Amino acid sequence: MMFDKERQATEEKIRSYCSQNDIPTPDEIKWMRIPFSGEWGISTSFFQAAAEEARSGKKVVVPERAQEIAAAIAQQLGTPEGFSRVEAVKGYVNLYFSAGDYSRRVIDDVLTMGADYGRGVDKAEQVMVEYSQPNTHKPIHVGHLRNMILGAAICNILEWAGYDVVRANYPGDSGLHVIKWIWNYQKNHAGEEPPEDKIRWMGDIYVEANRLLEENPDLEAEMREVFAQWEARDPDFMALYEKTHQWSREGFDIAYDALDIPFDIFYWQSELDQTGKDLVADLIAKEIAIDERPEGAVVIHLDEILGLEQEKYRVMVILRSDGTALYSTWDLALAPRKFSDYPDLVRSIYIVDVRQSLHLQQVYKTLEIMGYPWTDKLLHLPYEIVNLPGNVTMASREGTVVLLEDLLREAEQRARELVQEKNPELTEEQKHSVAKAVSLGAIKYPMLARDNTKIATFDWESALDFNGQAAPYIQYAHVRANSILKRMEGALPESQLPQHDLAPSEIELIDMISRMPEEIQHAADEFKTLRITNLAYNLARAFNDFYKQCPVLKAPPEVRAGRLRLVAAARQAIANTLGVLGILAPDVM
RNA sequence: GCACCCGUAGCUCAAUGGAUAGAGCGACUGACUUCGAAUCAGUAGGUUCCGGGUUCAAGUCCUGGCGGGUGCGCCA
Repeated sequence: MMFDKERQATEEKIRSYCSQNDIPTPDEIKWMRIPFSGEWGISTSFFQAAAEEARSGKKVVVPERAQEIAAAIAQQLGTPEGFSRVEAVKGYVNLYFSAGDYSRRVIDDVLTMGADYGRGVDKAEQVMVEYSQPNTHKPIHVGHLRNMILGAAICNILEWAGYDVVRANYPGDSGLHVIKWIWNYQKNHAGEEPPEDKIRWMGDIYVEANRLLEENPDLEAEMREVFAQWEARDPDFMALYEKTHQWSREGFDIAYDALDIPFDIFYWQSELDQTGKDLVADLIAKEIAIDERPEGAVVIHLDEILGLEQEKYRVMVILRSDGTALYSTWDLALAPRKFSDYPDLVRSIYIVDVRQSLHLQQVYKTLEIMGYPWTDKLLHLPYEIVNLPGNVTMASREGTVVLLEDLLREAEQRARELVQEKNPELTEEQKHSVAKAVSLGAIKYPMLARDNTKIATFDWESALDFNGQAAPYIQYAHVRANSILKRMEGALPESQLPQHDLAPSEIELIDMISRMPEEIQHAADEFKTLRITNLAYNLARAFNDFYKQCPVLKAPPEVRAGRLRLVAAARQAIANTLGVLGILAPDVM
C-alpha cells in the first residue's frame, strides 16, 4: 500500500498516546479505506479499546467511549505529514491523504511501471497449479470452460502476486472412457478416418458407445475384453490407441489455442499407470490397503485406519478386481511425481470440480498415511459446475453438451456483427481481431466473475449478451482512453502536481487505479478471481464517469496535462487488469 | 443415514466482522452540432430464508431448523 511510511509513523503516535493514557492498544492496528467520501484516505476504529475497558469494569458505553478516544487521538495527531486533515467520526479516526501528493504518486507509479504495474515483489516461492484435466476420446465442451479459464486466471494472479508458477495439465488418456470409445470404433467404425469436424465426430462415437452399452448390457463383457488388450499392450491396439490419442490432442490444441490457455507441463495419465500399480502393491505390502481380489477390489478403509467413529473418508478403491487401474491409482501416483519434478513447491493446487472433493480428500489422506512430508502443501480448489438451463448437467456420455467450438464460433460471429454495426470504417483485419478479443472476453469474464462455490448456468442468450457488467464494457473504457491519447499532440506531459482541485470523478478513478496491487495480493491469498473482475469493472466504470464529467483535450492547459497523465494511467491499469484475467484490451472496437 | 455447497432487489450476482447492503439485466424517464452513445444521468425495487447465540458491532462467525444442489466400494 502506498503511504506506508506515513501510516507507520501515525501508528507509532497512536500507540504511544494509548500507552500514556492507559488505553488498551490492539496488537495490530487495522486500517481500512474511508467509505462514502469524495476524498480518500485511511481509517481505524477504537471500538476494541473501548470494549476492553468496558470488560475490565469501567462504566463506559462502548460507542461513546470509542468516539471519545478517537477524538482525543485525532486531536493528538494534528495533521501528519502526507495528510490533508484528520477527523474523528462515530468511533473512527479518518486520515485524509493530501489529494495532490496522492494522485501524483499513484499516476507516476503506474506510468513508471507500465505493463508491470500491479505486480508484487518476487516471493521466491514456487507453486504448481493443476488445471484442465481433459479426457481424450471425449469432446471439450462448455462444461470444461470454467476449469480452463479459472485455472489460467489463478495462475496469472499468483504470478502477478510474485510466485513462480508451474502450470500443469493432467489429461485423462486412459480409463474406461478410452476403452469404450475404442471398443465401439473397432466394432462399428473400423478403418474410418475423422472428417473435418473431428471433435464432434469423436464425441458422437463416444455417445454411441454408451448408448449401445445401455441398450444391451450383455455387451459390457465384450467391451471389458478390450481392457485386456490395453493391459497387454497389444501392438494392434496400441497403434490404434496412438492414432486416436493424436486426434484428441489436436482437438485440445485447437481449444487451448483459441482460448489462449498456456501450460508448462503435461502429466499424461497413461504414463502413471505402472507407478500407480507399484504404489498399490506397496500399500498392500504395508498393510494399509486390503487386497480383496479376486472377489473384491483393492481398497483402503480410511476411517478405520484413522480410528474415526463417524464416517468421513470412507473407503477408497485403488485397484479394480481385475487388476486394472482407475482414477485413484493414477492420482496417488501423480502427487509424488509432482514433488519429485519440482521439489521446492510450497503449494500444489488442484483445480478440480467440487464433486471430486471426497475423492481428493481420500487421496491426500492416503498420501499422508504413507508418510510423505509434503502432504500439507496439497490443496484442492473446488469450483461448482456449469449447468444448462433447468439445472441439466452437461454430460458427454449422454451428449447433453454445448461444444466449445460452437460457442466460440457463435460468439465471434455475434461480435463481428456488432463491430460492423458500431464501427464500420475499421479495416477487415481490425474487425476480425476486435471480434475475437470481444467474444473471448465476453466468454471468459462471467466465468471469473462469480464465486467458485456458485453454480453457473449456461444459456445462449446471456453468453452472447455483451451489455452491462461484462468484458466489452471494460474493453470499451480502454478504447476510449486510448482514443484520447491518440488525439493528444506531442508527448505525454511530465509528472506534476495537479494544478486544479480534483473533481470527484477524478478522485474515484485514481482511487480505483491505486487498488490494483493490493487486490492482486488479496486475490492470490484467497484464490479469488472475483476480486479482479470486480476491480476491472469498477475501474472501467470510474473511467467512464470521469470521461463524462471531465474534458481532457479541451481542458485548460494546466488541467489538461494532469488529466492526460491520468488517462494514460487509467488505460494502463485497465489493460493490466484485463491481462491478469486473460482478456485482451483492444485499442479500437 | 453421513459429509460438503448454496439461499441477499422480479432475475443473475457483489459486499477483509465495521460507518448508509451495492452492481448488472429487466421496467420506467431523460442525455449524441460536446475527447467514440458498446456510454452516461435519474426513478422504482430489501424483514439479507426462519429461530436462538457470540460480539462494542453479524448478510458475514457458532448453533438448531427450512428449502435447493452435490457426493458417499471397483465412472472420472
